Amino acid sequence: MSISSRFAVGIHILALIEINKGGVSTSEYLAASVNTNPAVIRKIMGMLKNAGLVNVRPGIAGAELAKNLSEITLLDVYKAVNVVQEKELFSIHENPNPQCPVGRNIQNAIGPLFEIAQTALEKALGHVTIEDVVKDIIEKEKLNH
Amino acid sequence: MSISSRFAVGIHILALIEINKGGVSTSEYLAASVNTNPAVIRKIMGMLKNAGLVNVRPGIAGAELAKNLSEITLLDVYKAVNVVQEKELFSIHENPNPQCPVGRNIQNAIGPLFEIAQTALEKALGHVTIEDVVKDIIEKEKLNH
DNA sequence: GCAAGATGTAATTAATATGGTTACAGGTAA
DNA sequence: TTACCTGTAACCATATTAATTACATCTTGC
Ligand code: FES
Ligand code: FES
Repeated sequence: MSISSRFAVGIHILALIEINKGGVSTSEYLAASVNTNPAVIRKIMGMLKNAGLVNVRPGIAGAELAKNLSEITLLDVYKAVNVVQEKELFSIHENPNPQCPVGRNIQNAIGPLFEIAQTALEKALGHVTIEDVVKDIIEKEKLNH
Repeated sequence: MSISSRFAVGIHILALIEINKGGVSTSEYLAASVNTNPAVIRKIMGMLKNAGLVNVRPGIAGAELAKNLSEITLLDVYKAVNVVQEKELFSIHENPNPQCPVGRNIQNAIGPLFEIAQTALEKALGHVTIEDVVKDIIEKEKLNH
């Protein structure tokens, strides 16, 4: 199964807050761009807030970035929105038969290999920043004018 | 969400067929080691068969590896059991607002970045073979005697 | 103070995926 | 023909997702 679109939406939100920095980015405004419900945005925004990526306050309209654009990587967003738990990108079937030589060792044999693969994935995400994404969007936008 | 344990079970099956190569690996036998239902094994086995990794025939008991141990990578298994579709490890929310500069460009901006990360993951899986797993299991087994 | 409007958050729902289970059709061999 | 196996479909309980609704809480303008 695919990794939740919360991740993509999280990136979307951050990029839009930046591009809309002249205006006020309310959950309703962001929801209109993402094309979803404001409550979905607020939920994801809460996660981004907990991770220290945005500043939002109850009652006060609008969200702001809490860090410099170039200091927010896709990995930060990925971790913030909790789409994949630590060491749990791949699930391993539980309760293999302890009486079978494979059953009693497979988890320990596979686990580290899965971790290496997951780390490779996350490392790749760590090399890209929201700034890269925003620049790319602006670039694409220019080409269509 | 995690990637289906079909992947881990697929690895388990292949490793066990090898280690049990003296005996006959029926779906019932394999199911007992994995601790699941034989029908589940047969379903996964069908996928491994389609991918040319094992030989199984209706009516004939037992499965055999169709390739050399060292020629089967975890990536082969991963692709065989269909746990992740091509370019779809990460899902991107559909129907972003085309009237928003971010909405109309985000998919094209994010897509390639997600692909790079997915490729990094799969590359890591391609570096490990079932032979490595089997050797590791045998090694671990020795240590406990 | 109070009304308007925003965020925070919980509960509900429909759609979808997973893994297990049962059942049975069809193939193989003794 | 019998016994046993694989192949496959149907069904179910469970879990997750994303959307939706509702409402408590907070802030500001008046
Ligand atoms: S990615 Fe969805 S509106 Fe931007
Ligand atoms: S029995 Fe499950 S991994 Fe081996």
